[in-house]
Amino acid sequence: MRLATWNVNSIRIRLDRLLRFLERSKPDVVCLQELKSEEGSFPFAPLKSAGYEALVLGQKTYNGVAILARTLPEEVGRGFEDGSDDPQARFLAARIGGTTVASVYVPNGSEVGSEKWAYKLDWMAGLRGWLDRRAGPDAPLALCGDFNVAPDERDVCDPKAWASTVLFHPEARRALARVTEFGLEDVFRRHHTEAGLYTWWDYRMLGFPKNQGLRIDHVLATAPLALRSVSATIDRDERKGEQPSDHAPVLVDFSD
DNA sequence: ATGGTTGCTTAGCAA
Repeated sequence: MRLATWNVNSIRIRLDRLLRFLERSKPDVVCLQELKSEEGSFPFAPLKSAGYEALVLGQKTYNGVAILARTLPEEVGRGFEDGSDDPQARFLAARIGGTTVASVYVPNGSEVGSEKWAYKLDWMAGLRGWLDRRAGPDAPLALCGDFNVAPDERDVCDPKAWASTVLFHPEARRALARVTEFGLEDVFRRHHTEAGLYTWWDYRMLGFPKNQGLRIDHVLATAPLALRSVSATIDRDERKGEQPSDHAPVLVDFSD
């Protein structure tokens, strides 16, 4: 199984790029984030023509997540269903062949100390709560998406400068650690240990040309699934050319 | 130092 995750930063403006990506990389399952679209304006038809069915949790203007697969995934989670009644479309889980796959869009958090920052930390605690209630570390499961947190120094172009921001603040890193301590492995790090491999570069300040990026998009898998991973890559080329998303896709191949 | 860019929606917000 080839799994991909990609923050497309608007599904409608990125549709041609997404279709070309699907044709080039031929993933079996794709988790998308930041659709910025309601389900009613989601491009089901062109994706179906490309060979993909879609499960969508949409939202007007902001957020929105989806899971694409060759046959319609069986939905097993839409939000955390923990009574918090999150109005933001950030979490969708599905069963695909005996594996649970979730498309995850962790809040950015804006500024450390802000209301959005508190929401980010609460949301990540909610994600751990969902895992505790609805999943188990011994069943095959992958959380895939934009976690808006870089795990360690290798994942940040300038760790000292970024440690005061929402993407690499110690509290955000601890919140991510609490999620992974459920029993999840950062699959990319099973295959690459070096520093300087990023998935996101700011549109501003020539972030990509200077490779001033962060690795904030992740595939976090339970042991039985992580053990089956044979390779992981960042499709850096997808950040190049006309109208790229600010995120590159992450691809993981699993043995069957 | 609060710059710079992109997308959605139309002046301002979110990232």
